[in-house]
Amino acid sequence: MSLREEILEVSKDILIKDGFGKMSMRRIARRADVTATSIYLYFRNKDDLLLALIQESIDDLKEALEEVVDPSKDFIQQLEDMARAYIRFALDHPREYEIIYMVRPEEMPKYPREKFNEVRSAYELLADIIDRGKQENIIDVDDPLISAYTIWAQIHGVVSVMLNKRLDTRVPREKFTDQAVDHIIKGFIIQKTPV
Amino acid sequence: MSLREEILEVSKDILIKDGFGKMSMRRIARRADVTATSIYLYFRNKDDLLLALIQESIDDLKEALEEVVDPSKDFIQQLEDMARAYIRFALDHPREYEIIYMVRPEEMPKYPREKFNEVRSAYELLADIIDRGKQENIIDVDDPLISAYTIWAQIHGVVSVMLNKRLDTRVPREKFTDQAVDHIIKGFIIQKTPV
DNA sequence: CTGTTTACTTAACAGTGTTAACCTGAGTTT
DNA sequence: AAACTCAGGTTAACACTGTTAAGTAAACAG
Repeated sequence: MSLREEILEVSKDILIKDGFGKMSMRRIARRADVTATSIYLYFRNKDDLLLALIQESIDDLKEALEEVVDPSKDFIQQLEDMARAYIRFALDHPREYEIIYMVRPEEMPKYPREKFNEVRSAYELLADIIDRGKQENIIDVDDPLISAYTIWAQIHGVVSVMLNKRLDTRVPREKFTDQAVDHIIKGFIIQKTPV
Repeated sequence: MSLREEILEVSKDILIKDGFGKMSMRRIARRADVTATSIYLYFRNKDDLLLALIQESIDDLKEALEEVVDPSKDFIQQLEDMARAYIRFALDHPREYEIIYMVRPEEMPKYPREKFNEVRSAYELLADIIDRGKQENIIDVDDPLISAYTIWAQIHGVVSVMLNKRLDTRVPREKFTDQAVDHIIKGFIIQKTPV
């Protein structure tokens, strides 16, 4: 394994186990059995390293979503499967999910805005499904792009509230996600299709 | 103005204008014309100071929401007004909104979990409205608590996506929020009321 | 044997949160 | 008036942080 890979692995491990606050260049280096400056041979700076980690997490999320894509299935079922897969990934890999949204573009002005929009690659799967529903005349949305974003944003909100431990302890997670997914899909379906 | 207030004001100003990364104890102190250690006379540590700022922001958000509460209005209109007020506050005061969700409880283990759940005070307004709708038999939800959380989470997601600049540039903000609010409310209404 | 490149290290800079110890002036007690 | 207390600051220091400039040792090329 190359040092670059080693650094990525160690960083991820620290980030997941100990949180972002503990992920310092020197700590990473110590665990990878090198000096902190060596990291700069493979990453321009800490932000660059963080960006590489974000990219890895996005790929993992994307992979988890692709697993549930199944064109043979009912359209609405597809939507629900994807929503649930998204939520499950976030809850199973909270730290990994968080780093995707942790860094705000304005705090990393050196880096191309593009990089941040790559979360799209995950949302595009959603857009595809919606587009298929439109093609097959199952639903009638006027803009699949906006619809996909809307649904994605709502799911992200549901996930985010749980991850940030902002959910009332009296509210059971399962019931909450069930209802949320139900709300989101119904809100989307009702919009243009006559009931 | 007491030094404590001065510190809070300066901190908030730095946080809003220059971002969290620039909000250091020494910088705050320099601007308040004291030494960094003086801050520790009024706040146990930086997290404590941050918590005070979060509290202020929550109060501001709450205030903005209370302004639109109007029991004389139509139930659905109330829901929409509140959703829009929430989104407007977040977009008008992005940094202030962000700090509410910036700090995760697990990264501040010294502090009572309670403090973080105080975002509830904002969401409770929503729960009240839903409860009113239930009392007046306009809607039939089985758990207003969960419903309120669901709606709030969805709105937070919509806001969060925009603030994190994760929205596709082709998607106009206004159209996005319009559709999102529409989705959210319809998804909620449809659930139990016959159409 | 020399020159160059690769992969790393050492030393240092300027900054961070935080603590312990100290000072200074105002108010209170004796 | 002299002594004491104490709030409201200060200075100095510790152990850390990201990052850079310069140096080094080994591998390889001609």
